[in-house]
Amino acid sequence: MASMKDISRVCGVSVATVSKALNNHKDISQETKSHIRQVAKEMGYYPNSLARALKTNRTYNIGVLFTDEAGNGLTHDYFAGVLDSFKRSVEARGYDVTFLNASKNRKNRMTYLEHCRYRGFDGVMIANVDFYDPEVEELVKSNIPIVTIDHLFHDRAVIVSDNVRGMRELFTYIYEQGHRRIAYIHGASSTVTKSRISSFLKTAEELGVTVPEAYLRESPYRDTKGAGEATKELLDLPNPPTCIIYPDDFSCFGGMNVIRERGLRIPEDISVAGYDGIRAGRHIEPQLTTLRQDTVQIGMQAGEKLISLIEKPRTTIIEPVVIRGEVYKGKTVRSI
Amino acid sequence: MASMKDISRVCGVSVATVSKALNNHKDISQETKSHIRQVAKEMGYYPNSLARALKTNRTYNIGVLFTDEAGNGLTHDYFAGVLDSFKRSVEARGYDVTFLNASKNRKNRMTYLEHCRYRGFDGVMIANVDFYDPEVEELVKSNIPIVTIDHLFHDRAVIVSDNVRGMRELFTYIYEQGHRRIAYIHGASSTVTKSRISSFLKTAEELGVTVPEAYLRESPYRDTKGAGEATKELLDLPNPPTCIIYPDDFSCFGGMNVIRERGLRIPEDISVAGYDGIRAGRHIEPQLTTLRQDTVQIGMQAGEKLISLIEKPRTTIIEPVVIRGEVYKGKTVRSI
DNA sequence: GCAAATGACTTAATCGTTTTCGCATTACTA
DNA sequence: TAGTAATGCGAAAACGATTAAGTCATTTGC
Repeated sequence: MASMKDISRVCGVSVATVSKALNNHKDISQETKSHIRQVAKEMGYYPNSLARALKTNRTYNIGVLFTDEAGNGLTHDYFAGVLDSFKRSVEARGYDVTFLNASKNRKNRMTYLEHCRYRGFDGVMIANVDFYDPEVEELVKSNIPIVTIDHLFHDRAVIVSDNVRGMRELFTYIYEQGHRRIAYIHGASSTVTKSRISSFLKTAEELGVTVPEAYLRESPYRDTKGAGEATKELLDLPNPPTCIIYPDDFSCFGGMNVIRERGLRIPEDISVAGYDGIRAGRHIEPQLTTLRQDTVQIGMQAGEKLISLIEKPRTTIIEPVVIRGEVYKGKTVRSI
Repeated sequence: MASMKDISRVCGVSVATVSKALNNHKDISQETKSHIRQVAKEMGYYPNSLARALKTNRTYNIGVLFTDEAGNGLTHDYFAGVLDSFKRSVEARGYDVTFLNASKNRKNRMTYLEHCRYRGFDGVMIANVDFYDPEVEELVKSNIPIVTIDHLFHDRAVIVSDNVRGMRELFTYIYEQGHRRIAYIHGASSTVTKSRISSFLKTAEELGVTVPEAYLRESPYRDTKGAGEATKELLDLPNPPTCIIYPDDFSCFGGMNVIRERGLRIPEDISVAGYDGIRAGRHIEPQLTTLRQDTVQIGMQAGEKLISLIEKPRTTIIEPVVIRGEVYKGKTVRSI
């Protein structure tokens, strides 16, 4: 690779001049600039990001922390969607995306924060991690620009899917279809789960729907087996629900299978609804009713916010950005 | 961040000694080594990857080229699975993964090769791109260690899903269920597609099954609409197939919906099979019969091969690594 | 007993940039 | 016409590491 030194030699100027010409400093004549640029182009010159970063402390590289407790990793539809959109967003602005190494069981591994310093990330996006992990907290307390997805830290930027509104709208839609016995299998405890549960209960109250304690069940996210078990318990109740809301679409699949095994039809005998709006849900029979989260918006806004935080920290407003989802009216909720 | 200079000051030795001590050179006394290491640890020292890379020409960073013509990006199940596994594999060996910026319509963007030089990637993994793109070819012709997925370049390492065997086994399974009128909606032209078509035809021939020209249809990968159209055409044939194989599971979903719209039942009236083995297929009703590609193995082997190529180029064998898939026997293929 | 080898460091160059400061020229002002 | 200001460029330090070569005292070999 041609370096500035090579260019300087060819142009008969100093390396400093080359640097300034390429970076458009004002103390280089237009003539010299064009000449140097011309030669640089001919020689196929591109800056060495390492050297530049070493000097400027700017890598134009963004770290993504994206562990995956459940082993889903990148195959997690919701987060894959967010990440994909995020990536497009920052790449369009000249940044690259690097994963923060998440393999915790390596000898001599660094903490997340150390890793960030090691690579010199300009900023970090955090999604789908255990937000109570001390290492995550250490990272969040550092001075590195950070944006998180779906979890609010003090004084940090966050993009959240509007779970409160989402659950309200989903519940209301189901209510409007005539359902009054609505169960909710919620995911394991997390900020997201809490929002949804609160919203579920509050909406029920507002609409005058009573929710028996037994209608609330817990099952981990994306766990078809667990959701199936919980579904069984709900079906076995003396007064079973007419509609079950699941933590996510995959869980809903799990529930649907159990329901069918019992010889019940969906939605004639019982209605179900998922959450997320994964692609497969739109193509199966019956089409899944779900709350479709806007992964494109979430990822894009996260990218924009983070870059804003990096490039103009003083004027960037730190306030949660809430992204609205949309009820996807499939065929799994029956009107009664 | 503490630098070597800081450590050298504290320890009262030169920076060179610190470097050598930490890198375990033999010309530093055991005593000094332990002391320096101790202090380094206390000060929370970690090397600056940029500075080190600048000097050593090793970044311990791997580029991933992963464009996505169809806009699926990371939400493409098969490739997301491969990438996830690849990531784990290389991370376990101390490498990080960075995306090669794929947004082609940016002003002043670099070519893939330039980008690799710019970031100094030690190696590159290429998957899911237009392999005939001149930029990709330029990259492949460079001296950077490269491993590709599912597409063989001359003298380059590749990990391929065994499409020939996969299609043979899928076809054979369907044949064994009694089917003799088997149609195949294949994806758009590519190495993968070609392998599958050849294998499909060859297996048919070997088993004495005649495949009318009309039983072969093309529809882009993961295009439910297109697959639906092709399905209609097949159903409208005077002598329609008893089983349809699709380019992938999503396409199969698309076909299934068209079949149902016609009032036909799956698999009682007509059988279908997908390809890939996405998670959703296992949870829907009826469970999808498909060829499940081993994304975990593919990603892992790709990681190992690439690192081998980087760390011991002389002894690494460049020969396609073929990863076998497995027929997932769901319920969409009926025995007749 | 003296040269050579060894051990344990240090010096200094280097990787490819950026950037501050300084030094000539040239142009402008009074 | 002398003094000041602006213009255009170069020298050199710095970023944080690695490493070849050099230094100096102590051991070893014969």
